[in-house]
Amino acid sequence: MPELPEVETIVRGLRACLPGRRIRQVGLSRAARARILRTPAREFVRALEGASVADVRRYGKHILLRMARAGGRKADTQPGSLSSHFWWIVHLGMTGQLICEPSGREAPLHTHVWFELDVAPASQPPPRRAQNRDVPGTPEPARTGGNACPTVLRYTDIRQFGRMEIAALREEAPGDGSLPPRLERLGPDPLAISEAEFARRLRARKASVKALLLDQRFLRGLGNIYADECLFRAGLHPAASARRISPRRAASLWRAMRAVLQEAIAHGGSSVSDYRDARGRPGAFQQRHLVYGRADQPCLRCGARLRRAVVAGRGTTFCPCCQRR
DNA sequence: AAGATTACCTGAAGGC
DNA sequence: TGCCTTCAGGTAATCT
Repeated sequence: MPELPEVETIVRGLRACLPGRRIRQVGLSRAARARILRTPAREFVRALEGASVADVRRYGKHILLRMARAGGRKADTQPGSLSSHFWWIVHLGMTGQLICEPSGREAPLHTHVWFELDVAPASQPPPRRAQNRDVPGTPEPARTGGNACPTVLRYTDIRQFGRMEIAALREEAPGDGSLPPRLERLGPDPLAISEAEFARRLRARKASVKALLLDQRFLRGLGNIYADECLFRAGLHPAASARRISPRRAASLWRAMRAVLQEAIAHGGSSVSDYRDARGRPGAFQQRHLVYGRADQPCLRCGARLRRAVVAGRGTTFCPCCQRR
């Protein structure tokens, strides 16, 4: 499942191939129109076709693509339409994949949105030897380099829990203040929050610590895998009430969270079932999970049998010996 | 109002 | 062999 480390890995991959590219054509499945797109399909296609990617970044588990549209002048005159820059926002849900590859390969099953890409006009170098164009029979000089080959970006999603939308970007807004309100309501990034702020937010809540780690309004980016891994490494019982966690344990959880996420990013994320990076490759961190997916196996720290329980409505694996309330 | 529960999806796995 | 049920979980809507 794509959580923070998986989305970060995908974003880094997309950043290596997308900026400077222009979307020539957009294709949509029936399921994409019915469920995945949160922007009306006509509006979605009209915004993206002809637009080019300026920047790719991660926001929690969301992928934010800052899009640029040449000749924004026309759009500015149309009420309600997008200006020269706008957001294209992707959430991969449970099984979403965003894979960039040379066109020609057959689209996999459950491909719901696809984008034919070419090179944005602004990034094309002007022809050096213009006189060639005037010589009959001289072919256009082929553009060389990885950025020139025909490319397709495909969104595939077996369970169709992913979401995609277009949102306005107000360039005058400070910081990320231009994001849609739904995203503005999310909590801080787990890799950016300070230890003191994390402890303060924990103390203010009485829900189970596992429920909070999964709550995107508390912290943006953790999911079931990394919540379990963080709690084990911090020696915290998943059902422990957050407000009862000692300052020492809160500090330990903060450190565990940063260590696990950074280690997972370094290994390209966890491929439990469907996750693939922007080039279609699996991650390797699943081999280093200490608890997730290891129920009934011995704890790698103390040897006790790892238990499985439902906490905060989610399957939770923990060590009854190392993780006390 | 915070916390808990459920619906949305498809594929894999287990029972009979 | 094949049909049925259950489970997996991120988010949003609904309930207590």
